[in-house]
Amino acid sequence: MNATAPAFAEVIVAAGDVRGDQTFHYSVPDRLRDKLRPGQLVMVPFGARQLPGVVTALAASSPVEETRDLLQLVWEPPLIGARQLALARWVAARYGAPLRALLDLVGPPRLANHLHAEFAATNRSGPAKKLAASEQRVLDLLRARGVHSQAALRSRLGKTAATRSVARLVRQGLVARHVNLRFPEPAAERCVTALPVPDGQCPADLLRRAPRQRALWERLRRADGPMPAALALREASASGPSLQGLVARGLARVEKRWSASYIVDGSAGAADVGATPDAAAWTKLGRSLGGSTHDTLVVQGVEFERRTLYAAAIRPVASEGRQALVVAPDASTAADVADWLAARVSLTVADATRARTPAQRVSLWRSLRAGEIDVLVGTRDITFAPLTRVGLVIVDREEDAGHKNRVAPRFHVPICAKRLAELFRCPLLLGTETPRVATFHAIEIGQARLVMAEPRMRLTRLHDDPDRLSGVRRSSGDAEIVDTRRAPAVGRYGAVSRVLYEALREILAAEGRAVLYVNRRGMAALTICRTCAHVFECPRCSTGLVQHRQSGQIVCHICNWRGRVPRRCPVCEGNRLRLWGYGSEAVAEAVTHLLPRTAVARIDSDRPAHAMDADVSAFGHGAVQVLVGTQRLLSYGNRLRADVLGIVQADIGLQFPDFLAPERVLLTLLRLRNLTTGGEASARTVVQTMTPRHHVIQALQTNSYLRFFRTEMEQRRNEGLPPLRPLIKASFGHASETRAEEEARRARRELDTVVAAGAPLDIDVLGPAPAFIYRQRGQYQWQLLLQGEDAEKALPLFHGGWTLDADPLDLT
DNA sequence: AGCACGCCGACT
DNA sequence: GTCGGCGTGCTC
Repeated sequence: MNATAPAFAEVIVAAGDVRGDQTFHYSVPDRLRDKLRPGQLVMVPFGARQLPGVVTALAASSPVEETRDLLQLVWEPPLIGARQLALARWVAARYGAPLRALLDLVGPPRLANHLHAEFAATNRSGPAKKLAASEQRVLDLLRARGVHSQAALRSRLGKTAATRSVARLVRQGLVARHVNLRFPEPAAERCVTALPVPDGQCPADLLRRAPRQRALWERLRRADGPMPAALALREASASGPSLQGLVARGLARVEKRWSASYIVDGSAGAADVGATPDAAAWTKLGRSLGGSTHDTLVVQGVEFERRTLYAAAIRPVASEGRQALVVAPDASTAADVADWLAARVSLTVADATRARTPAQRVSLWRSLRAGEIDVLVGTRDITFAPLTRVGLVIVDREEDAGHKNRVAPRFHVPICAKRLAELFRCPLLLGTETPRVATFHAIEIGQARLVMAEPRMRLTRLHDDPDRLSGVRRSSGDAEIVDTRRAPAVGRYGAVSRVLYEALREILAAEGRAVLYVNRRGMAALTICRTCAHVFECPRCSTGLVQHRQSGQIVCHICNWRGRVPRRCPVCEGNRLRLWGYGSEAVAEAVTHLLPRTAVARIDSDRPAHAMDADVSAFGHGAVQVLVGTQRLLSYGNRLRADVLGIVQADIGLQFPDFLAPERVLLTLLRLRNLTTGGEASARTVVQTMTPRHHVIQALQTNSYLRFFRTEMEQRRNEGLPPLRPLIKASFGHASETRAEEEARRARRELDTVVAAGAPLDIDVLGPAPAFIYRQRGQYQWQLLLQGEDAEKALPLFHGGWTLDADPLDLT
């Protein structure tokens, strides 16, 4: 026996109910001393249970007095890599999440499903007390016939009897349990291969009258091998009958076989594969690649220029045998980026969003663990993917809210990706058109470098000339600001100003197109009784009900409660009801009446996706001239290109008592502006606002991000807000108003005593205060804000019923 | 999963 | 005062 071998192991136990980032310590039995390594999967005793766990560290001593023996090593090769383990612990501490939740992110998908137990009778004799009949049956069976799997026991003895009796026998030491890790073998699925056209015939002739079949056949030809049927049909916009038609004509063969659906086929090609990045940008970026520096580089530019730079940056990294990780804000962007990259780098590119079935996801995880993938593209979860040789981390559209996980752990990708890059000692690229305030601040204090990916001057400038800032010089690319408190409105609901109306008329006469943005769905924001001033409110939330004419309902935009549009006031029974404010329905109606010969389509989540998709296509070829929509517009990306952009009410959101609201509004509006105008100064932007002096509106007017940034930083500096100091939002909701408030106050007192007791900590606590929307889904919401470098140290104090949001993107 | 602990209402 | 039902926290 090796005398220096570690005697104790620190373990993350995979129990759902362990609070905080707590680990447990076990003594290592002699037989395992030489075999145990960090990252390995083990079984440990935990109360009365035997649970899987992951070894995080080995040591000669234990911080805990009494330790129990580790039961078993399940899997010899480390299941979790050292860097992923370090990342998991860091994230758990920062976001106040149980380590178990991080294990689910870094480990194989559905680990528990792949653990298979075997049972055997031990040679220990005679039970301490008399066994139950069912237990005796299990014991007799195991003694007579040897080892049984859990499944075998269940089929012989019935499900519940087997599980219960066996568990009891294991606890008494009469039966031993041994756990094996077995991943499912990838299952076969329907794959299609294109067959060549018989000699002397042309596919164009053969499939002249079947365009869907032809599109499908051409897609299959490009695949250069068997392709999953479902994927081929989706990409060719074809359906089952088209495939059957091809098979009947002898142009395709269907067979059952395994294919890794997440491997991206680069042969689909693209028109501008040869594009090279801007020379100055490339020089600046190139210095950070290939070494062991973990620089943060902010790549600013429009989509095409950013992606060109990504492809160029990946090539030298891959040639050194290292991997690239690309995180996109949503699945469709990820798929797009993956296709783009696969067509431009001759490397193995995987798109995690295409691994949809459990078997595909396990297969991708194993493939990554084995180091078989060069470039991994996906959404936020892949930050924790089991890559082994990361040489470059890219976060595309770093300002997008899609990078924030909406359930615990509420991690934020740009922050975790930075840590990941540090752990792998590789550069981090944050791609953006308009950076977050935190990102631009990092540039200013020298923690990140700015790389302008664009050769041409664009509308959104990060640096500006002082003449323009002082208003001395105006540029043709400036937005036109309309003060709706003074400017006359035309048409219904007072939603459209004369300036916007004239702009629309002018551009439509010239056969142009327009996009109008309204940041609220429905007809009217509030319904009020003119007689008694009763406001129609949600029965479960402290918020007004929004009228939706299309469905004839009044709807709560917090909890989606719905009721019939009222005719009378329930309090005074008067029938003089007034609608207050307007939403996308009202604006679409107003524009239709103002411009009767114009085709107007509404884009918001009240309409079915396929109908909107058709409308956006029609907009693309001119059959629809005006799109009126909410944030839902943004998901149509470049298809929004227009000659006029109208922001109908820019102020919505700015009045929230939330220091992050201005940034949120500006980033949304700038993105919309970039998408609709494509950065062309000839396109007009009309902004209707009640607060023309607000720094968000001013920034929008002159396209000066810098001025917005300076004002914003000044305000945040006064309050010690992010990015100057970390901030954590803790929320508590309860159906009882008093219970909610009492718990919030109790937590505050506990925080105060703990913070005062120990070594001096940099934590300031604000609150408790009722949330901006006090009642949500019948729950009264209270909030505490923790500020300071040590704020995360207080997170383990919160439990049961509290929601923690570190690095929040909103304070509502 | 199974046990200890503490809170609260019902009873002596 | 005391008993016990039940909800909550803990298990290295």
